[in-house]
Amino acid sequence: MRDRTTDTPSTLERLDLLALGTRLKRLGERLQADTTEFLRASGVHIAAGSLPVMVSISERPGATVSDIVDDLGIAQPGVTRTLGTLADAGLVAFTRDPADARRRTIALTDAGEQLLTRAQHVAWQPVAEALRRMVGTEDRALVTHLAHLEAALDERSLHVRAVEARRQEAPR
Amino acid sequence: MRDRTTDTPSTLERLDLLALGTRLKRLGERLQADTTEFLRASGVHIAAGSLPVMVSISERPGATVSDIVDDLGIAQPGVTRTLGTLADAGLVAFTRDPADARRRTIALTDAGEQLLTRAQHVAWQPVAEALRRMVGTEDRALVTHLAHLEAALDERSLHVRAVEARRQEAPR
DNA sequence: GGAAGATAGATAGCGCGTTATGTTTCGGGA
DNA sequence: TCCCGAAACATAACGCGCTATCTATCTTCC
Repeated sequence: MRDRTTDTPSTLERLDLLALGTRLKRLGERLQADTTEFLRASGVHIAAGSLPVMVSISERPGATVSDIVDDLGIAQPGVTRTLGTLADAGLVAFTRDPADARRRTIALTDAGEQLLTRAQHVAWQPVAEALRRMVGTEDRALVTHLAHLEAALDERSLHVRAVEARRQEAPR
Repeated sequence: MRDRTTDTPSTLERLDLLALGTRLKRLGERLQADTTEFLRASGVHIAAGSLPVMVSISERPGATVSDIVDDLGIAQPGVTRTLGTLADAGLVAFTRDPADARRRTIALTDAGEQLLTRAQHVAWQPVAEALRRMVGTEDRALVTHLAHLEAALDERSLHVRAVEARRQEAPR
């Protein structure tokens, strides 16, 4: 699509680590969009971003919204929204927890089960294999790096770390 | 913030490469948000995502929207929107190109120059250093990996690669 | 038992990436 | 010269991450 092979270094490349956030976001965006496209071309009509939610539900019968949030580590409003669109599509259903009216327990509908199964049969393996060929050549180093970064940020945010770095470099 | 250290493997971890898109997006999101927060705490009021655009403009006097798009590799409507908010904030200004009324040439205002300079003085170095400590220990492998991935996707999309992978694995 | 605080979830709205499509203007060929 | 396709940009709308805040319900404790 884009041909950057002959370019002089772009601003993003020159900014290097400072542009890391944007680059990661864009890369993630592309992967999700491509996966969604592949799914659709394979007759599975669901956004790639909804799949983790579906999987999480399917493995936690009787899960609540909070359970999914804890599992996926995604902010609650995001999960609520995804569940809403899945419910609109008839793929999941809620029931009020009789023991606690604040909670909603979530389950895949039959249609949801079927779609998830089809997605797994049709798309899981090829997409994972394609990614493995691009990424995995170097022995899973990328995923390991990401996990390190995530863990480091969980421990102390970049904001805090930057403050520390500044304090050390200019202790006037 | 989140404490996932004691968790059993989350769905995202188990999905592994299939969840790569989401994970990258989330990581990028966090980095951008943290950087914005650090900037604000340092008295520089601008979203981290706007900085690449500002830098690109400052290095290309007389640039048009398309020039920025080509430089950053971001979709044109995104650039247009960012320029709009920067213009609202009085940081950039447009002038119609007299030679071609379709084009708008873009320049930083004095306020924009000042803000960019302050951002560079105040924030660049600490943020880069903090990231380097988290990421760079392993010899820039992460950034190299990302560049590889980006180049590979530029060449053939994940969608196409997944189709290929499927064809090979099930050549019935 | 009733007020106060905690918890589950919903809602509102932003950030920044995307595609699809609409306008205006330019340039090149019949 | 005029028209038609291409180019530059704008607009609309979606995706999916986020924070902040609201409402309803439950729990706790006096």
